[in-house]
Amino acid sequence: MSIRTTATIQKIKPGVKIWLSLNKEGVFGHGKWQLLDAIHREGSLRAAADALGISYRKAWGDLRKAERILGVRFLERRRGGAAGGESSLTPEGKKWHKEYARFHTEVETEIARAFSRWQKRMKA
Amino acid sequence: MSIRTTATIQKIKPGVKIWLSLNKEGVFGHGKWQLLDAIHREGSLRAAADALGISYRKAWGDLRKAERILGVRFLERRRGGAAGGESSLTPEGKKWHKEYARFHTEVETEIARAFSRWQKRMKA
DNA sequence: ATACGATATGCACAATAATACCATTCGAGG
DNA sequence: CCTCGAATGGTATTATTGTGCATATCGTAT
Repeated sequence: MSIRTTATIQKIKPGVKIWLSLNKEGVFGHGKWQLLDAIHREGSLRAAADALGISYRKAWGDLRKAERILGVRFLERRRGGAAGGESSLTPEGKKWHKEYARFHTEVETEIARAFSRWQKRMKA
Repeated sequence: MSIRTTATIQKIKPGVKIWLSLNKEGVFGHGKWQLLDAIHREGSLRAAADALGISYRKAWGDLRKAERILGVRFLERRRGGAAGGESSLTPEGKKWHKEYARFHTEVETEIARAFSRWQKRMKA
């Protein structure tokens, strides 16, 4: 194994993409988590979409689809009013937000470990 | 938490996609692993591509790119001859093939564990 | 009553990204 | 010199994904 190769291996990083799916269809991943997170912070789907730099159309559609497929209500929506309306997370929405974050963190941690073992083996 | 929701959670499955990247660019993942695997079995890039149902152009391009970026020679190529030519894995190619498989398996195992913890929490 | 701003929703379209398809050259053994 | 895989460059095609636009609904503060 050349010096060159060993140096390259040091610079390699692991990439990961995880999600949850129902009937082969992805329904909850980092995107949805970010959306719930932003809504919780911002108070509305509109503001959340802006904060994430995505169109309202997409944010709304994504959430709608996930809710439909999972049969879960993530948001408490309120239309009208002085501010036009607002959205907040339902208890279930909060639960998904929290537990998914934990799942994600755990996976990331394990991947980092497995990766460092891989690196060690490759250098050997 | 409704009965309906609990039943849904049972049916959810985790999805994963992992890969290795250098300078933000993905260079080795399941696809490349499959390619090395098929070449090892089939004896040529041509046959490997056919076996995987992808175009020779793509198989060749993918490998070429990975080799270039990583500075690793995965294949021992031989052009010409009665059979037109053939390809086999170099020792390094074999090492990547083997160790990546192990890394991948380890990650899958851990994801399955983290996921089942997630399910347990969600049902609670 | 009216205005305002967010939710709700359909649909056509742009922007990529990914992959297939085609054409040509190289190379060595039969 | 014929064959068939390796080696490459172009270009066409497809798939995915998000955007933009138009339109309607809704409820409160003014």
